Amino acid sequence: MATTRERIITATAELFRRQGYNGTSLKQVTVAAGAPFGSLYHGFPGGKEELAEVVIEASGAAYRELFEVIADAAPDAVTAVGDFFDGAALVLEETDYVDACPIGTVALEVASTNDRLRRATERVFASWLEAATVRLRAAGVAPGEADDLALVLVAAIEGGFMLSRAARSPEPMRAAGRQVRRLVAASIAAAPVAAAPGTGT
Amino acid sequence: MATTRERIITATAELFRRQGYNGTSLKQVTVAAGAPFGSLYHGFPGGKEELAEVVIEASGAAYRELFEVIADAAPDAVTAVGDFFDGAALVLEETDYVDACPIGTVALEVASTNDRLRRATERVFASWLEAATVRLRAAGVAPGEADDLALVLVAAIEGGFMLSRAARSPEPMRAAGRQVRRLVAASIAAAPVAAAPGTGT
DNA sequence: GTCTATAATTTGATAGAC
DNA sequence: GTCTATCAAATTATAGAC
Repeated sequence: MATTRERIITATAELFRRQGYNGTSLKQVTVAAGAPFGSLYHGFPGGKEELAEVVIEASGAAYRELFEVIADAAPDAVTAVGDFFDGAALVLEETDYVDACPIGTVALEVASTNDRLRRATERVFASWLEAATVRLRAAGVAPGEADDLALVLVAAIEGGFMLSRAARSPEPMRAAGRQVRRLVAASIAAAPVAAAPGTGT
Repeated sequence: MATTRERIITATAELFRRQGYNGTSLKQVTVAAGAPFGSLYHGFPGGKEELAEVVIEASGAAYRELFEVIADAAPDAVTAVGDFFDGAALVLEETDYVDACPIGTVALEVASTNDRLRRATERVFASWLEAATVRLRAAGVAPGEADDLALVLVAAIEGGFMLSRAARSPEPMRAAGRQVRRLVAASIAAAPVAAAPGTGT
């Protein structure tokens, strides 16, 4: 069994994903974590805001790790993109459309209401974008275009989560994946030196 | 001055856009609308949930109308797509990243917690998708591909709002627009009968 | 009918017993 | 140090005065 602090973080991440920041009460958190109420303020003296910041960072790092694992397992960048979207669509179906992006809902909730948490989500997105950009450049995409593609990749995933959860259908996520894959494939094909890793920098 | 009911709906839409469903209290709504507290329950006996459903529907219809206006004003579908994203990016900048999609935040908040409101967001997204699909088909995109493109278009806009608001930068929205425009242009170019409106049905 | 005052519950947060 | 009992404030919702 993990430490109390870790259980609280895990439980909060799960609740944020399902019902967001404002929709999650600290009582729910402690019940879900199997921890007494006081231990929350022992581990997180800053209360809900501090807990949320830690959860955003932890969830962001975990999701980035997942991205890296999928990218490593795929034979090429285009396949990796498809795998990522299809994997997200599958998980959505299997979890009754609950297991989506761990920070998307929170990001929108806090964007104009809590600058500390907004910055935490900004850092997470920047981290994901950087990971995607590195992979795309390694696949032969021109630097400037790799930035663009990474942005539309992450945006389409987040929007795919939104539409798929609202419609309770994996199709939006799958369709977004097909189209983004098409974009990446076109960019790699149009690159000066295609599929030549290491030529970037 | 509009009726009390209309002022309440407008004020709620504005607050939902900024801070979401759970982050908005009914007291805030009545203060913003300049209406006494009791008139809220007079106009919306179902309380917060009923009000939210009405606001989701109204905001969705207004946003769809905006889409139609932009599409009508543009010389062609590819330009319309670019205008829509660029317009959204510009409005974000001008409104300190507050004036984004009126239902995106709410859609994520209620997706797994309130089925009535989830269905309301589902209907709105379906309406937008239909509007986009009709335009894309009229521009010469093959029916099946038009559905895909409409999905990635809406998903990229929603994701663009999320990333741009989190980073307080118009670039994610602009980048998403560039790439979606590229997709639409490619699909129109690849269509059997390009730019022949009315060939559909 | 329009609106003020209040009820019942839940929230984030704390104090103090073990 | 760990946890229970409680606080003050805010929330949705309602009752009843004008």
